[in-house]
Amino acid sequence: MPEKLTAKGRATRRRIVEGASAVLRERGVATATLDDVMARTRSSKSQLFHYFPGGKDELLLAVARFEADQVLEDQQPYLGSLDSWEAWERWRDVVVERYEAQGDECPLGALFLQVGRSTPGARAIVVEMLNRWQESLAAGIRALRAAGELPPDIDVDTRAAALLAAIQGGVSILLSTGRSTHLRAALDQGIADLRSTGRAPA
Amino acid sequence: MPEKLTAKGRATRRRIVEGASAVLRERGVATATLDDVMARTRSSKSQLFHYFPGGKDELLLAVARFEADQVLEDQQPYLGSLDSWEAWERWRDVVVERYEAQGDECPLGALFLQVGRSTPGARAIVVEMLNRWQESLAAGIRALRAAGELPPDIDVDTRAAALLAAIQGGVSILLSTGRSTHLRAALDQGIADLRSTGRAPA
DNA sequence: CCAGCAATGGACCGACCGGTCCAGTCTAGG
DNA sequence: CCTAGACTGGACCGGTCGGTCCATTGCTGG
Repeated sequence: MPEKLTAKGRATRRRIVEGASAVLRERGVATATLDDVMARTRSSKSQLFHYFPGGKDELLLAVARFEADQVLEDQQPYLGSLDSWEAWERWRDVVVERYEAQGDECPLGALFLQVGRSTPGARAIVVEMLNRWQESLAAGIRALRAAGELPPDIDVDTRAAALLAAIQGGVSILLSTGRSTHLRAALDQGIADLRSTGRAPA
Repeated sequence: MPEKLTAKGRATRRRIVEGASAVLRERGVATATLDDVMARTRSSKSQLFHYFPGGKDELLLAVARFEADQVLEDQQPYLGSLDSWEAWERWRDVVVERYEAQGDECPLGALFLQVGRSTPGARAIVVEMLNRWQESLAAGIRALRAAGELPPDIDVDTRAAALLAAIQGGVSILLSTGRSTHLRAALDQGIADLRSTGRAPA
């Protein structure tokens, strides 16, 4: 990486990351090559290695960071204000819609498996994203509790963790089967169980 | 594939599949090579292509089949007789233990991403495994219902689907983070919600 | 016992692809 | 301006690895 990036440099780097992200979606992480990225982003080998001296791995890592942010951004503004049952329902719809649209390609999951445990950074990115995600869910549950919709002694963290797991599972099944049934079931059941806790405390 | 396999042939084929499975766990799907498999199984290139004329893809597919069966077998006999709350608890322990032991390598998931949508068979294997798994869960819920532990009008399929998603999500988070917190939370919360349905029908 | 096919060994190939290198162009700052 | 360093183009390299081929051995059924 050069000492300093000019405006032009930043633009190119960005173009490469976004283009690479698209390529990975289309061709799949396993089969995408640097040449594919070059073609897509109208750049040369030397540019790739200019901005990502660590080579392919570093590029994939940058894409992973980009994708992780995307995942959370796509859920806004709903994920940020889960303070009523209606808000939860709207958020659920957005999540289902997002992943149905994405279809059967999970750039982030595949990316992680590719870059894998080899690099320390890959795992950190995913972990941080999951943490942020779960914290948003926890905040939503706390908001409901504050509104008197949930009992004061509800175990917020376990609930949030279970909900996050349910979503992840629904998504991974969607990726495997192409069907969003399980994602829907997981979200509906998760929210329903939360509601019934409000009516009949555990 | 030859017209007919002799006893020796079957043994060799089996040795290759099991060895390949081990290699994939150790080296990771992305980096494992046919030479690794050869070394591990004390076989030659020609043997690999003799038993798997389709090459690497066909071998990976065979391994995937093998792994899928393994996943369900490892949960027996518990998964097969979920007819009391104690049985569910025991099963939960087995699942957590199995995946904690497996650590952060998911041969099946990685396999699917590698062979991917390219081959029609890969998806079918995963789908079939998920179906069998979910059906076992559904049978367990029905058993509880029959025993009067759950209300007669409970939505068995949605419950089973949500539970399966929760497990899958817990596992995939375990793979990403190395921590089994979410898998535990998902299973505990899932079973707890089922129980509370028994006490306070939805 | 002897065809015929399964089973095995291993040399060899060739494409693919990540990575290197250098030569040339643009640009910001003094 | 002019020069240092960012930026770009693209030829080239070399290892890796899936896949092919043929020669040899072993088994099996008629």
